[in-house]
Amino acid sequence: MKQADENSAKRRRRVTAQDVADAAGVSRSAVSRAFTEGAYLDAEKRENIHKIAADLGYKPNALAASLQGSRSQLVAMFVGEMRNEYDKEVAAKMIAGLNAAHHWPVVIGGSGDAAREAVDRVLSYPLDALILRSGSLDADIVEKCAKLNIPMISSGRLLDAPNVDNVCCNNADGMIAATRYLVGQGRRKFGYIGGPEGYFSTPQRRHGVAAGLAENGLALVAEEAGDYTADSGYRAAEKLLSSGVAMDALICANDAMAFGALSVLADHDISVPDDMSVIGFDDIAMAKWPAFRLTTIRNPMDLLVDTVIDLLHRRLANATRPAETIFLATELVLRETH
Amino acid sequence: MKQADENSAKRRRRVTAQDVADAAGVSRSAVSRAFTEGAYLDAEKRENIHKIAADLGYKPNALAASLQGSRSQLVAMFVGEMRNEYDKEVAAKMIAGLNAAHHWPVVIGGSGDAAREAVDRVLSYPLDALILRSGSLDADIVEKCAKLNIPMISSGRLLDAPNVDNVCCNNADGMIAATRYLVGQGRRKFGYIGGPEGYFSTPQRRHGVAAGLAENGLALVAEEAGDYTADSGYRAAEKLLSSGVAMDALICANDAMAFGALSVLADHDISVPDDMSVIGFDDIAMAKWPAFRLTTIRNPMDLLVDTVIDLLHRRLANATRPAETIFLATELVLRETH
DNA sequence: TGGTTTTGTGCACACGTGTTCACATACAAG
DNA sequence: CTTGTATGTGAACACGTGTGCACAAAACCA
Repeated sequence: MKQADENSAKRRRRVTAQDVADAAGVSRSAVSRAFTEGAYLDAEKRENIHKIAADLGYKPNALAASLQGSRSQLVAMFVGEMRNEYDKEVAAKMIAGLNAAHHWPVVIGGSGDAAREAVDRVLSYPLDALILRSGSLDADIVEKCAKLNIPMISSGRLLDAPNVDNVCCNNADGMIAATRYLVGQGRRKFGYIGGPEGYFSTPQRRHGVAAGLAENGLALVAEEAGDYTADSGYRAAEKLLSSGVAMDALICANDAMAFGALSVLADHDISVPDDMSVIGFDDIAMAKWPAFRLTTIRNPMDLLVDTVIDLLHRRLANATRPAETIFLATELVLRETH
Repeated sequence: MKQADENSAKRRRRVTAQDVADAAGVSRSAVSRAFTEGAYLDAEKRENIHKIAADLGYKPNALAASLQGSRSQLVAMFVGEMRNEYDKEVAAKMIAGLNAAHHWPVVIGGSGDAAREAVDRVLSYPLDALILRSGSLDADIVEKCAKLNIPMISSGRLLDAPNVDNVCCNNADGMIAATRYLVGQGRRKFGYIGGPEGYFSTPQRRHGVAAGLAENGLALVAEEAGDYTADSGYRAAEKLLSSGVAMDALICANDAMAFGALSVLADHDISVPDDMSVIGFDDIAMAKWPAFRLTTIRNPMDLLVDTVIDLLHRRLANATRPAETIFLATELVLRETH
């Protein structure tokens, strides 16, 4: 009676183990045990409890259980702006991978102060880990996580801090391989559309191209920078062409900008690959679309996800394991623009 | 001393309010009050507690706090497969919108049994709401949520259940408007690439096209179905062309399939829009790329996100408000393929 | 039958927080 | 000095769960 009153007064709270216990005529402990693998409980009674629980719609509150000291299975995942297609694609894959491993990603996006504040707030939850996926965050986040005892895994940018695991594709090597290949094909006059300042990959990819050219006694003949969006690639390519400098190869710091550049070349009736080679970076899903068929450097996303999750598991198994930095090999994917 | 022992033994637990209280020489209540807006506490003491807390890296455990009865601010968000670009784009926008409103989305993807099980597990957390964004889930999820007292908001597909809010773009109206427009431009022989079976939007968009044609005494001359990916659009368009049926307009159930179709037309030297109009649906970011410049029907994503969040807030403010179904108006976006 | 092991279950505590309640202190008013 | 009133603050409870511990009942063995 009093129970019913409370229920209506509280405007329907969540069904609790006590409710199930009352309905089944057992103690709350029995209900808890009924939902705990390998706990002593009469088989028949367990079945009955399960039945009543299903009827009432009872589910153990994972949050209350995590107070007990077990893991919360909650993982924060910071994804930055998610403005370019690569970021969205890898975020989607990461979510799928975490789900499959029964980790539940709390996703945070954005940049600047808003992102900083959002991450700060999410750190209030008892997270098993924080996964940094693209975007740049203040350095003090590392310190905060360390104090809160929340493991960090960074991917896409190397975070030079103790206890932070890193996964990163080998940007420079990929660019070197691509450049070598084009030189081998006879290309000599290289243009480059680089990434935005502040991104971790920007100087690395730029360096790879320069190194690949230097070992053949070459150097870039023209260069512009974009922001990793197709639009910026379009504008950068237009600038390069209007500068009048002759080129026979155009390397782009990512696929999206290469798509933009391809449109400019089509507008100017420059034939690809006859008059000009175009190469991107990442090998996002769109790169193989018939509209592009882009020759590009594969940034191994599936492997990236697997590696991050592997690091996560090993970190959860051993909190004091020394931090690792893992580089992933790239691969030149030859399609129809080289 | 004993405290230190416990710490090392427990392999570094999270800093707790009690730890701060001990360090500051006050009661745990005082620490709690220091972090609660508008609670009685000596200003100087509050400042001191804040300082010590920052030093120790203390953060109130949001999860333990939510046991107290307040909201958890955790929102589950089911996103389906996220295979096509529209789904990724709107998911990214939804995440950003929720973040801005200080709700933290626990994102679940996938399909079939795995998705069902994942959602089931996430329902163990004390969620403020479950947002269904694309994808199809079993009907019993509605019942489970009702029992757990977790509000549901569905977008992209109408869920006919009591207490479930719905937001959906007006698929049929958009297609009717587009078809009318093309007929007005003199097009008469319409082909159609439809969506996959089982998707909520598939029959609606198909119906819109048929209705728009019927009111002009026309009907589709050819038809294929894809799965909303660019690849499937490519294959469908090839089938349509190889069938030999003459067409002067091709309507696609979404943008991605239109991109695939455009490539086929280019391969066959069919000029767009001179020989054939092509129209997509959604107006994803890529539609305006120079490579496509696709005429399409705008699916108002920003408005969708705003509407979902508005419904969420009103639901949280009033759990017994009658469920609403909101239709969003589409808009024909004229670019260069009509 | 009496003793010993096995099996099952309830009580009570711990987890970390917000908040009510009672109480202590200080200070102003009479 | 007494009374009344702000102002702070600590003790205690509630939230929902898992689990150690003690104990009861049953089963087994001699």
